[in-house]
Amino acid sequence: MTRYNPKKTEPHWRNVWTQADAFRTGPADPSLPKYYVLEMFPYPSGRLHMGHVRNYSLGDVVARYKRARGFNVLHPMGWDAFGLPAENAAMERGVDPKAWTYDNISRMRDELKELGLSVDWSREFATCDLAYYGQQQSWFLDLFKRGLVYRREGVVNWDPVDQTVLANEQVVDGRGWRSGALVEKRKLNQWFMRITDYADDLVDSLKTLDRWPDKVRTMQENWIGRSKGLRFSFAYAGDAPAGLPEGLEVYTTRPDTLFGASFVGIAADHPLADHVAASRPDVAAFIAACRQGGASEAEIETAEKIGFDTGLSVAHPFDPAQRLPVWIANFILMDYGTGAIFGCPAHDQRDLDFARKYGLSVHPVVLPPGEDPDTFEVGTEAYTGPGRIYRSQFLDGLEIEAAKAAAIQRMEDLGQGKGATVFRLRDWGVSRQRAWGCPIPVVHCEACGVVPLPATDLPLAMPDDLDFSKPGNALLRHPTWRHTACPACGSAAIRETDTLDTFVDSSWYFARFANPEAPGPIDKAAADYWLPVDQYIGGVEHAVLHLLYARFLTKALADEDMLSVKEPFAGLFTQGMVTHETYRKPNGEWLEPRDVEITATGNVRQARLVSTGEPVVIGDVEKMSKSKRNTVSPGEIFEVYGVDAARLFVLSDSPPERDAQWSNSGVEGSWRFVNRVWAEFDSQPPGSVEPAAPDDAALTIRRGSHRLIKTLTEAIEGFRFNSGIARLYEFLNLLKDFKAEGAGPAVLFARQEALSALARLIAPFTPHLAEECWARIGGEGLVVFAPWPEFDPDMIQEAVLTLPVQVNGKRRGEVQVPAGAEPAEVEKIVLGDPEFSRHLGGLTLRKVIVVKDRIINIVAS
RNA sequence: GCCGCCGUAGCUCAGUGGUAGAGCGCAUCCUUGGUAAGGCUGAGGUCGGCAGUUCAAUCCUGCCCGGCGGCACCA
Repeated sequence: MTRYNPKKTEPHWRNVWTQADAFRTGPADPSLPKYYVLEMFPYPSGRLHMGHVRNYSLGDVVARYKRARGFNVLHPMGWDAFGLPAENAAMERGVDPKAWTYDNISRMRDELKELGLSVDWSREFATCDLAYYGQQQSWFLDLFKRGLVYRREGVVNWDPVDQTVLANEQVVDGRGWRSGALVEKRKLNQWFMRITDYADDLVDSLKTLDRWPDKVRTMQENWIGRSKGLRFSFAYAGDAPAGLPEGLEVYTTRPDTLFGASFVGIAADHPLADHVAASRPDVAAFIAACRQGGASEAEIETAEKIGFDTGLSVAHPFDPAQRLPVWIANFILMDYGTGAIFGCPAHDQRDLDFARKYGLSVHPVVLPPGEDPDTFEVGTEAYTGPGRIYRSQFLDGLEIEAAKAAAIQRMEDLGQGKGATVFRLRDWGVSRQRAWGCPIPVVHCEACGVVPLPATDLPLAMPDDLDFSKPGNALLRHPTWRHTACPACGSAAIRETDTLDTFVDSSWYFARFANPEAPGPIDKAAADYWLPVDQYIGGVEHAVLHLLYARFLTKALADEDMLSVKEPFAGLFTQGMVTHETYRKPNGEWLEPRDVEITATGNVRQARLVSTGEPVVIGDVEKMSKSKRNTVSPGEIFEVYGVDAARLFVLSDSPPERDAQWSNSGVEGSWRFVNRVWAEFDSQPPGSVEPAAPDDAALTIRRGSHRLIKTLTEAIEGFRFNSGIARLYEFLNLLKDFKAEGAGPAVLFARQEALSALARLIAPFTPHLAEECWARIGGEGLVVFAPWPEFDPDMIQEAVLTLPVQVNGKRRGEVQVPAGAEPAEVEKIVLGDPEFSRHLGGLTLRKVIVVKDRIINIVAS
């Protein structure tokens, strides 16, 4: 009996895999079924955390499993290496961001390799490699030439802490997604990508992503926010204000309620509001008051609706004699629709609140089912449900949807409006005022304007001698880099100093992995074979960031004929976070798990400080974070329990999509499992085992192992790894009851079969242990090259089943019947059983229900 | 407010229209040359609540309660 020693076996097998070049991706051979497994690539912070361990272990299970199933597997790794932390390190510690980043990459690569991932490291690259971002500059200019990239002045989100612009997606509750600083609005010239051109496609093709979580699809749909409605103009009653368009254009999704309009509202930022304010100090004061309101969600939500009558009025488009007053209102957003609405208080809560406050009239025009048109009234709640239109001339009697269509049609006939689709999605602002990012390859020339660099000038590298001693954009401060000659006219010109949002870098890396050596951005033939990614795995926090940008760019590059696929990720899995209990001293100071000792008596757990014995308060379970100090370092765990035990634990604790709670006792359980598995292999007599006719014990083992193959395979296919591992535990309990010591040939033979399957079944989860076990029982070659075990359906079924017998739904006994026995036959057996009549007592038999191979229920009264 | 997910043993979670399961923890005992360990045995569950459908509901349906996540003055 030898003890399992992961410190020795794990490095050994990793070395064997490297020597055998076991994970090199096969050539793009269309005759072979391919499988592309990808985990969201890491930011090289320099340190592996448990979240990484979980993410990459999940992907590795899939990759190893698919490889065993005969797929040509692509499982690459790279680095999302541009971004602010490097600049912050440069500023705080005076290091070079490039050196700092590559240093971190080298450290993290070692840690990732220690995880024993089946990654093809020959394809590795970092987004800060000139060979990568130079290619990015190349397609960026292609999109620029096609108009998908443009520059304009716009109001942007400015993060005062990170001193850069943020995309809308990167502002959460009015704060920067990284810094948490309150975002300010600034007017700047910025680069944008025309993601709105693809808005319809991005919504419509969500339904083709049937292997994505509904949750993520819903989030994207909400974010894009498509609504269908009518855009039309009100004619002013009297002359249009000088210098403004003839009519006042509004947007609505409820054209069916047009006859219920009682006012027109415009945003405080609307040009008409500005126009009126120019001659009306009271209006100007009101607009200023609106702008003072806070920008956060909470403030907006609780803000009272306020408005100001401009004194202007417009004519109702379907009933020009009717006049509607024009109000400025604080709840109308300038950047959605046209910044102007018509108010229909009876059927919109916001309009109703507003109308009640300012004494505007309320005209119901949708009659709820069962209501009397003469008595129906709207009080304090707007009616937004179904019904028939009334008091609306040509719309009378129509259902809502039909009325919408009719109103749009009439408006189009009048030439005053048009059916329109409006999106909440805005174009993607990709300018960042940072130096450690992909330089935008254009120059600004006094004479020629914005001039893209010619292909011969690419890649455009950033300078190596940047000064990060001060905040702000180091590229802007560089003494010489900006100054260049205009590629068009040759006169002095200035380089663009904005760099690209790092989300641009991560929007196409999966395509580059198809051939990272390609002379152009993407090797189309290779990408055609490998894409889409069959299984993408990462955190749900990117539901509307990375995952939306990558979908957009895939479509844009496909239209550029650089890709054939329209969607990058056929299957998406969003894994949960790794959490841990928190611990604090009575004075509130956070404590690290390693400093705390937990004891349990009965069901009561107590904690105390290891060093002093002081009592410790056990707090909530939360995401591992430095601030709460509830992190556990993967390296230390590997050191104590080995990599396999750590992998096994993060995979076994909970379903992959949910949070997993790390605990010391949990990983100890995994460690014991590793040892128990080894003990079963180690106790099996070495050398070949003679075939022997099975006895009952051998049959039990065989049935168990064939069932295990079936259920574990289904669990992996269904991404229920924790459930699969639970089956492994159960099987080991079974195997333990049929020890090799002193066993007869039949049991030994059945064990040998079981162990051969088991070594291959554990390989995706605990690959090092699997190799050691495989070698121990004389498996051929390496387990990484071994095919996935198959089960024999005939072995799954038991010959004789014990079925429960219920009387009136309550379990009263059991009966033995042959498997597959017909209900009539079972009924005869049960009724013939003397025990049955005893249970029946004096009751009269009414009915016997037999569910084949499951249960018998006797109904009696 | 709207949408979604979740609620099963002390904890973390499987599971199924038909006999309630695993790991950890807990308790008893054994081992003390596998020893900063190993093993045996066991206790512990109105399957969140209430109603309905059914021969039978933890599972299906409805309502309610609790937790988590997303969206939210988007016209």
